[in-house]
Amino acid sequence: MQGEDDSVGLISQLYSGLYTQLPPQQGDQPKRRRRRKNRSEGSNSAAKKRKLSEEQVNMLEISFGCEHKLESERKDRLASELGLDPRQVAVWFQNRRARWKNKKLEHEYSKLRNEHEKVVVEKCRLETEVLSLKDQLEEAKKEMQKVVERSSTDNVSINSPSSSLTIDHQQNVIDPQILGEQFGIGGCFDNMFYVPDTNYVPPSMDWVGLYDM
DNA sequence: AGGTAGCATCCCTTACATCA
DNA sequence: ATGATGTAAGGGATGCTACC
Repeated sequence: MQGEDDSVGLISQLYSGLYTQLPPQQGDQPKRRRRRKNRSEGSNSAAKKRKLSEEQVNMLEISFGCEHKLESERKDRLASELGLDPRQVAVWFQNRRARWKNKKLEHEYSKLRNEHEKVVVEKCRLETEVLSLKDQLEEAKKEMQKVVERSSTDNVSINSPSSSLTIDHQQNVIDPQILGEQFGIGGCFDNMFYVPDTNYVPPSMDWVGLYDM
């Protein structure tokens, strides 16, 4: 790094000769040098990591809470107030930003997961409803078929007070309003109960078979 | 305009400290 | 003693700015 200050340069010197090469990566990507720990030099106190004191961390946290970015003046001021190297302050902010970003990602992930779970539950509910409606539809069709068969054998219109179905024998169509009352379905579905000669389902009703397994 | 040095930052990684 | 976790720090990549 070009911007290393003297102290970091000193620390780097402690690791001199300890670098290694990463395994070759795909493409023409330049190889990264990696430092490697040397046990004998690890005992060197100057090379050991020094944990920041609670007070230093508290001050840094307060500063981070005000502003995640760190301008030069603020960095120098914090460093002198806390008795740290400006480089240490910069590193602390960098690591703190990384931790903050991770927490944010975790939070967003958990929010999305909750929303997904809700959508899955709603999907199950709707699928159950569709199945139930399909059953009702099948029942209605069967009932209709029975009525049609009965009327064709009797060859009469059923216009009694108790059952006032009007059947057009030419087209096999029953008054939808009456059917709605008969089967508890609203009467606004014109031709919904049309009984075709074949089992043909028009393309516009493909959804009926959507959930067939 | 193009090259380059200096600097800051991001990202990934390593090494050390601490704790269960 | 040891593995997991947290964190300070190293190093490469990249973007920006000033200067030549």
